[in-house]
Amino acid sequence: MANAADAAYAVIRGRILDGTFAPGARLKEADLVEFCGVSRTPVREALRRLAAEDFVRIQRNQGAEVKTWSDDDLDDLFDLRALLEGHAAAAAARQISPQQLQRINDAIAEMDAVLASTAPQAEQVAQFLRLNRIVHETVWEAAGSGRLQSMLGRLVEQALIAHTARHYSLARVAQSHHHHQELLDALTAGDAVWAEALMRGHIRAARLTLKAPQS
Amino acid sequence: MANAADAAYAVIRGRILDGTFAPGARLKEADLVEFCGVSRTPVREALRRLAAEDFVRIQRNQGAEVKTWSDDDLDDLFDLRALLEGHAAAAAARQISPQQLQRINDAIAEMDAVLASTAPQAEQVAQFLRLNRIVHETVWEAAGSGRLQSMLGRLVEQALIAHTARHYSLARVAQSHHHHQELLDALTAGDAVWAEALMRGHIRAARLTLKAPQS
DNA sequence: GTGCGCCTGATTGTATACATTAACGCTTCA
DNA sequence: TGAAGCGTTAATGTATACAATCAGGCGCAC
Repeated sequence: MANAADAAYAVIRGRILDGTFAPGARLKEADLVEFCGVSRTPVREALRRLAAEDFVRIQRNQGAEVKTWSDDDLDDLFDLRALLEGHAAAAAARQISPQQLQRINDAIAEMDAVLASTAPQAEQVAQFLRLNRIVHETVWEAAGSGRLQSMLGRLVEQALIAHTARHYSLARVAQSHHHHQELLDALTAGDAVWAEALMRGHIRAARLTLKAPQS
Repeated sequence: MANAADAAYAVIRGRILDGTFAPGARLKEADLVEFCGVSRTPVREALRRLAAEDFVRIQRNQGAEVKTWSDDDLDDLFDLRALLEGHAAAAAARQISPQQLQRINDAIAEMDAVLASTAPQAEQVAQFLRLNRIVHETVWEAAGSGRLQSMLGRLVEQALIAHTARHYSLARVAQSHHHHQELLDALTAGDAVWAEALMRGHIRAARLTLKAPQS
């Protein structure tokens, strides 16, 4: 990351994902110059890139702001995500490698440990989300399509922005955990239809959770 | 398009799509400055945007070149396209408007006329491709997902770049025409399963055509 | 003769100055 | 008092100058 443009991109993106720059917040180039410690040129490049990835919205001569997501947008997003993740799960079931299966298995075992621990709930949830990401990314990887992988990565992160201040209940996490365990069974059995059905349900359940009043 | 950056983007993109800038061709900023009649700043912005859309490939400190597509890349691309276009067709079957149905109907009628005409074959094919685009875009629109629509638009154009010097046989065009006619039946009947199956087949047939030695 | 290293030219990356645009507030007139 | 028009100002859009980097070639040493 010797690049000024890459550095600016990483900084701004990070601040959007962690909620420092909330949805709707105006992103003035001059402010970002100070914030990132580089000149306007790389800042502009970073903003354009973020706009291409749907993280910010740029209007001509009116600057950039963190993109906001309506409920309909999120329905749309999760519909697509369910389709694509389901497709990925089916493809993965057909051709996943033993190493990849093992990685998912390990992640699930770690989830077990995390949920059984006495750590603060926030910490448990954070750990769970990290492991969750590993499970999903391994499935994408096993599906063997770089294009699908990058699309899904973007969709997931867009969903994150919309719910920066998210509170997952332990009940929700436990449900998700069960999905993962069953998914592992389906992948191990090489049952594409089963894996796809499970994954679609898993994603739709996640959408419902984000819709409900947060607990 | 009062913008210099937009103008540069449109020019470069056009030249890539029409084959003037062939896959693999190096795109030097200085050359593009002359070519587009704007300074390096908007040219760079255009290139970054094209890179984000997978039309060009940028390596740090080594400039940009028109992206090349391997056979595997194209298989991957068409797999995804079949999935997404199929999904769009299914959604469209459930909710397409009478106006949209009419538009598809009109396009197909025009195709009939084009294929029955005595115009030069190249002209017939060009007209057919234009109408083909209308049919597909109407289906995407009827599916009601902006995100799906933009994804498909990009996938289609990426496929075009890879086959700039493409020769479609009239036989292939006629096959495609039959697909469209049957798709219209499925959409009119509101049969989502039928529409999806047809569309998936339609896209996979297209992939095979591009793979075969060109006639 | 071959391989390594430096040097040079060309090209991209960055900073900054200037041009342009649009929003906001003021003034003025009805 | 309200609304319309204009000027100011603060932001983005563009051009250009300068810095950093990489590829290729030449020369030297082994």
